[in-house]
Amino acid sequence: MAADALSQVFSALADPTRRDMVARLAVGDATVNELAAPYDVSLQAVSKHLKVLEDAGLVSRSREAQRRPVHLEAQVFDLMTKWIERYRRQAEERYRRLDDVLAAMPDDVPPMPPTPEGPPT
Amino acid sequence: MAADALSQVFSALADPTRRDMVARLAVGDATVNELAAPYDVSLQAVSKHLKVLEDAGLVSRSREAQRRPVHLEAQVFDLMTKWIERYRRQAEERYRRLDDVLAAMPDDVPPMPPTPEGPPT
DNA sequence: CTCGTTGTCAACCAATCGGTTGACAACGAG
DNA sequence: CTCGTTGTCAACCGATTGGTTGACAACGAG
Repeated sequence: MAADALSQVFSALADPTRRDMVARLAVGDATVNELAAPYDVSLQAVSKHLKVLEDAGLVSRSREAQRRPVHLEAQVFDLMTKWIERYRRQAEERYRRLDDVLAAMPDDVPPMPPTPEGPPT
Repeated sequence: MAADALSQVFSALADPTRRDMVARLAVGDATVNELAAPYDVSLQAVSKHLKVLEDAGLVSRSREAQRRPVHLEAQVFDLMTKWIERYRRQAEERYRRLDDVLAAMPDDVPPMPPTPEGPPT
């Protein structure tokens, strides 16, 4: 159904309401009704949001009588953090290397200055 | 048009192709055609993906003759990292506190142990 | 057993998304 | 100026998304 895990996680968190629920759940577990309270939508809509979060592995639900307490699974965050950190670091590394190159550049080799100057014919 | 910045960033990265492009751009700037090469989709589709990344602030495009080099803007990652770290830490903190509570719990008060273990009577 | 509470499932709807094709703008080369 | 290269814009299409309402399952209380 859904693509890779990372896509599901990012996609789940792309919705402000769902991020808000995660924020709420970071404080402590909650029932569906408790989670729905702050929002002006139907309970069913909230249930759907929770399903998205659950499919992404961000949340788990247990049974407790007719209540379904929702619990935040924080480990999944690591997946994202790892991905982000990888490319952030890579980009920064590249940036640092570019600085070195520029510093080592002899001043008689300006091949393509990106400055939009009009070369005098 | 789009909601908050965070939603745009998460949403942009929810697509595997776009994450792949970010990975490619972490290595160095690239033109639209270069970015499109690995994928079996039209150039227009890639152009759209880039627009999404650009609107999210993950990428910037300059002009260089008729070419449009694409550049990764890694700072935006901080936005996500900050959000994630906040709630991860909060959830972990809560978890640690729960451990304390459990540790301090006198053994004659086991109201609802969340451990799914079969207590040997 | 019946009733109220809590929550999910199913069907439907408008909007958005990722893809397509076709037209065309911007620019350098000939 | 004309042509090829590079890329965007616009219109369209099918699938997905976030929302709705209605039905109903699961459970405790009376």
